[in-house]
Amino acid sequence: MGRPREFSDQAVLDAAMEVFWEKGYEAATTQDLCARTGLGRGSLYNAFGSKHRLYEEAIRRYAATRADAQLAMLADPEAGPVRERLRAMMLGVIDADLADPGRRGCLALNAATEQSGRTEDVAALVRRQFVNLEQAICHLVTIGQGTGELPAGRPPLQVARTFQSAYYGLRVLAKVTDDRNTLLDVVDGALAAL
Amino acid sequence: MGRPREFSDQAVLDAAMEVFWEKGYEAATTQDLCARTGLGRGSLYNAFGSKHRLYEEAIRRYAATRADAQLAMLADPEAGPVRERLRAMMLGVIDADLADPGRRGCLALNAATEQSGRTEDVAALVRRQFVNLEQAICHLVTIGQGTGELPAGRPPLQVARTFQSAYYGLRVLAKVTDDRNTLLDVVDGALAAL
DNA sequence: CTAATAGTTGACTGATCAGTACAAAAAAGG
DNA sequence: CCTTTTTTGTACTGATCAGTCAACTATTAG
Repeated sequence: MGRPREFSDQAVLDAAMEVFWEKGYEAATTQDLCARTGLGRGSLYNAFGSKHRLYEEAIRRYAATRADAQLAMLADPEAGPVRERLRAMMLGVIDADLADPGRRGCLALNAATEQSGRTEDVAALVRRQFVNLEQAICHLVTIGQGTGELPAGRPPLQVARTFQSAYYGLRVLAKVTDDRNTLLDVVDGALAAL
Repeated sequence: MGRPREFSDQAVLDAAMEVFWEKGYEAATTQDLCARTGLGRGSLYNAFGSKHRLYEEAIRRYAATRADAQLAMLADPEAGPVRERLRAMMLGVIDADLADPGRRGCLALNAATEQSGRTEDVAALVRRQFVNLEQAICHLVTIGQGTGELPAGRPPLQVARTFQSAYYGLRVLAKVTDDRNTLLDVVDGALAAL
């Protein structure tokens, strides 16, 4: 009982996620968060406790929306042969990253690399997302090797981890370059290495 | 003429570089920079103009010291066959990153991914370092293909860009994981893809 | 020597920071 | 209606932020 909340937690987290995504943890101010979420300071702090706790929740929200959608695409057989699914993942982020003038990239990757705000809790949240993607790619590699679409013999987990690294490296490169050909070379090279 | 400076620009930039490396741009305060460099606020601002200009100079200093030393190792034939040089680069950063409790990683990569402070000037400085490494790797791949150490036929620049991406991805993973085996898989996979 | 130039120092600025205090408001139970 | 509980809005906190300023110091030119 008591007075009911006037906001949806999900909607507020979506808004907070956008702020942290655009500015990073340290540069995002509580003022930004209040303005974007539409909540007053009292409500924000009553609901989430601190800027850092809200950051953690925003990262969780990112995992539950953006990251999980990516995993779903990878797992969807209708998205084509495994090689095409992996290619689509990379081509998709090239389009998304180059189209964004703010070059926000991937929130999980940003949270991993930003020195400020990377507590062990945040690192664990990011690590979980990284492992999820690794496992999804590993599953695809295993399938591909089983159907003969991919050459067998190499350890699927090693192949997956290498592909995943190239994927994150691609997103790092996309932070500072506009040259699509550079990024497409990474796609072609990573696919050739499967 | 006039009163001579009491400090060495290089030593001050080395100190400032450490601060930005440990904390990132936004979280580094002018107080931190004064304390670490030993300069008063007046001297710092007289010499470098602003926190952001000092950041740019620190990134340049990073390129001139750390990054260039890495390029020199890659270019040194005494460091072994090209495959061993590329392996040494990756194994070296695994050791360095895992040994650092603050997980500073690579300053250029941090500057690329941090949303705050990434002006076009900073992006250009980082991009230059990225291209330098790309070219160094590409040169090695070309040599390796020429001597028969590496299989020929694939475009050296594409191979280099893919390896470089895996390298940056490796450093991203090292920000949040302690598991050396995960990182070693990336090394083995990236070398197998050459 | 004096004048001119440049570097140093530390106090100071107004703005902004994350977080708190508290009273008004909105609901449910009785 | 009245008490209890929770949320809300806002004013407020002390701290800290990047950057400035003027007085002072060290040096060279003449």
